[in-house]
Amino acid sequence: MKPYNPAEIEAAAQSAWRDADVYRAVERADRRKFFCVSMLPYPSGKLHMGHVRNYTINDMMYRHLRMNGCNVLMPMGWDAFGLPAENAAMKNGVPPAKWTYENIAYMKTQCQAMGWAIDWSRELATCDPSYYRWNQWFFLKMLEKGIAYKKTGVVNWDPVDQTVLANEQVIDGRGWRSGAPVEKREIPMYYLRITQYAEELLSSLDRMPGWPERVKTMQANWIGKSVGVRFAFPHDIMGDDGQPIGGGRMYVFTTRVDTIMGVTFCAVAAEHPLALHAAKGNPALAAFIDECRHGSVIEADMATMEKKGMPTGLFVTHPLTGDRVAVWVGNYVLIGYGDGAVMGVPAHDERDFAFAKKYGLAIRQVTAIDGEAFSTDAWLPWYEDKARGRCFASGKYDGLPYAQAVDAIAADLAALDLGEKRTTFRLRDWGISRQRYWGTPIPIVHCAACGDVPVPYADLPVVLPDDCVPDGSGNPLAKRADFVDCACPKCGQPAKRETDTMDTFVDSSWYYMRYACPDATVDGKPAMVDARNDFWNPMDQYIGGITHAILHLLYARFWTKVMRDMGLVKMDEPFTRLLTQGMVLNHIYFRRSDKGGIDYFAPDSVETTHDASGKVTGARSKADGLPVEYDGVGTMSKSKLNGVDPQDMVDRYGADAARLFVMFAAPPEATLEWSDAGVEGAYRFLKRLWAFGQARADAIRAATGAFDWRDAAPAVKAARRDIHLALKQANYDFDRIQYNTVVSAGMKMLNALEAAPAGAPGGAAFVREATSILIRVLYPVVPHVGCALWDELGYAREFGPLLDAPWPQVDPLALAQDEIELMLQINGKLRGKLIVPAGADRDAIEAAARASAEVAKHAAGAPVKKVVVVPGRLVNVVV
RNA sequence: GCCCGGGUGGCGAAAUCGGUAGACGCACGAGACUCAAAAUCUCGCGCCUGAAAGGGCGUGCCGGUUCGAUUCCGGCCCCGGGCACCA
Repeated sequence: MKPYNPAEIEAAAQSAWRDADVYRAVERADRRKFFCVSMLPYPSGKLHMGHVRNYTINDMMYRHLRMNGCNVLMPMGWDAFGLPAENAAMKNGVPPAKWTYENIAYMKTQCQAMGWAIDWSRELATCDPSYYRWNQWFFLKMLEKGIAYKKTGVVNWDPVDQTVLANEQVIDGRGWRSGAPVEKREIPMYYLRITQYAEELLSSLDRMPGWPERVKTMQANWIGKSVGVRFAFPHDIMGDDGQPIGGGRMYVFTTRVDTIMGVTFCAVAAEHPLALHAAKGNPALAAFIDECRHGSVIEADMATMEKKGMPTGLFVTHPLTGDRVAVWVGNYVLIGYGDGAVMGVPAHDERDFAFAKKYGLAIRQVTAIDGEAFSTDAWLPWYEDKARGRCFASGKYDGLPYAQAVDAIAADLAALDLGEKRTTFRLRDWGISRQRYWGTPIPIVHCAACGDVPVPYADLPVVLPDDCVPDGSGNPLAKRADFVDCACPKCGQPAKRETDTMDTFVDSSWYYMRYACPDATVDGKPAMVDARNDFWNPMDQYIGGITHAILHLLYARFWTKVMRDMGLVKMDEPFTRLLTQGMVLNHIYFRRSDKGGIDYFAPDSVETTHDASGKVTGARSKADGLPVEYDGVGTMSKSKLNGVDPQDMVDRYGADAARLFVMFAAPPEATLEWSDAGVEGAYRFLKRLWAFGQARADAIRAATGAFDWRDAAPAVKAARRDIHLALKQANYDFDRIQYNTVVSAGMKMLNALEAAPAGAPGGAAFVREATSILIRVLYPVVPHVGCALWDELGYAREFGPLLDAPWPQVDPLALAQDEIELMLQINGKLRGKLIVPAGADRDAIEAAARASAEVAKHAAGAPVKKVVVVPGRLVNVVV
């Protein structure tokens, strides 16, 4: 008997698939198309467990649907631009291009070794000019349409390294390499007008039943539609030009205009014109504004930092009462959001309440609820309850509920020409400029005479030099005269090329369209997409991390709609069904560097000590023996160095065992905490499966021909029932993409098969049928061993190659039973079981229950008040 | 801080419409085979109590609805994800 040898089995299966090119998909009308894609991986160097999980889910779906008659396409590509390549360059002195392409080559061999059903003819890398030229092309189209535009934006600036930092490069307000306090800096950037699509991006969510509710909720909250009132506080503060600043109006937006009578101050952002004006004669204020302009641009930091303010000494006029209202500068007011100014109503806004208490500002109650007492001593949640509150101490608005108060006050403000109702969105336009080398060059030329000039379409792509090595001090492109110096496309005079590159979310916004037509042409000329895109997209199933629930998915949806509006695609939405797989977590170890940065350590590079319950109590580096800190579990990520290399597992146990374990350990949507235990178990199961197949091979090959199952021995019937029940469960679980229980269904089948009486009447036919079902159910998880057994046991002669073999059918006769077992409860507690004929009606079941020994014992003669009968399940006797 | 999830034995998990809690596996324990080990196979395995039969408790915590709650409702605690320049 041949032992289970995954290396041999897998290599043979993979070379057979490759030689016959079995995963190449073509557009064909005779089968239902199914386009399933996993979010494209970043080529960080090696596959990690998240990839293995993602692509194995995808692969199971592919193989299951293909056997069910679908024309399935599963492509692959590389999200090849981005920061890690620059970081690697700084560390190793290797150009990002070289590093990236070497990583891709290695990871591709890993993908092939995993046995995934990828159509490699469609492979793409986003750092390839043949791909990113279309980012540039579409950017110029958007510029023409006004979707792309230029304005200033705020970035993290490292004053020592003289470079812009990504948010993740800012640690505790300091640059990760220099340790210098980070400053905010305003620079010109290109933006995409996603806010123009906010309404559609929101309303379409209701027509996307294939998306998880939680993702739709997150996106809806992110878009953040709110209906409120934008109105002005008039003032006569004059600017240096002798004109009233802002036309004599300070605009604010509020969703709580019903509380307008409670305004006791206003707060503006540090960059607001009134703040800047007031600072001119006020050094203390100027210092405070300067302080506000330092520090983090990260929203979470903004939300958790101490709320601080300083009076400007300026006053505006309350539009309804005519009162003088003091204007403060608040560090929590953002210039980029709304008008950069807010009204302060301490009595009915928790943040304003805290602010007023801190600075001794007036708190004026203007809504009330019967039976609730208001006090300025402490905040109570009902103060901002707009559902129950009624206007109070608000003159003519007294007694009005929220909606009516808003209408009345908005009308009065409109009559004064000082305001109007307005719908606003939390969503901000998408800034795509990055002051970095390794990305798509923004195709703009800066000319002293002509200004910003788009690169002519005929000159695309603007090719990124592939030999730069970033050193952490600004964008290396800016130092490359051969890149920067060029002729103005308009006037021909010497000009400078834009050195900013695009956000990598641009790359990932449409790559799945390029899969459909990797060599797209229209009218014989290269094109971004062609008609084949309309064949494969919208995508039937998208699979990726919950991490991308908001940004990537929202940007891709937006991008699709812009392409639609330019007539490039027909779809409204790109992703019909979405599966957000859970993260793969692993332990995190780190050490603070002497500069204040953080160095991470891979879990296999440290030794840990545990307490009795298994909790980590300490860790030290294997390399230097010095302690490192433990930071609990977190997502596997390249920056934290806590990814697990699947290669070790493949080398030891084979790809099938690795796949089986990852699918079995948790349902696809749940998080999966990595542990080395369990892979061994998966391997053991495959050895058992293999050994079973070897032991029964001759009998199975011989047992051809039909068998009338009515003639089977009772034990064979029972075993056959187990198999078909497990098949039914597996079918259900395939459809709802709960693959962990598909695996357990396969395990149940093998258990039933091993225990079955093969020698009894019908036994041989049963083993042949059941084994064929088992192999087909497990094949999507473990295709290599599946194919090997299928061929060896002779099933290919009956059903054809396993790749396209028919999916097994549940036989209803196999499930039928003469008698069924019901749970017997007394007062809701399980007390026994009841065997009744399968066709027994409620009365018969109730009678059997009343007559049971358990009722006699536990009811002890007490009268039966009620009997609840749930057919097929249980009977509950209430006494 | 705000938004979204999750919490079930020693561990990963299952339970399809409110109806047997813990399927399937890991770890562990006992046994078989073996000179021995590995591998493999068999049995046991939520907690407490009991010789056993049985009884009690048990799905993060507190409360509610129901004949019956892991499942529905209210409140709380803890953990994870996102927060716009990681991808």
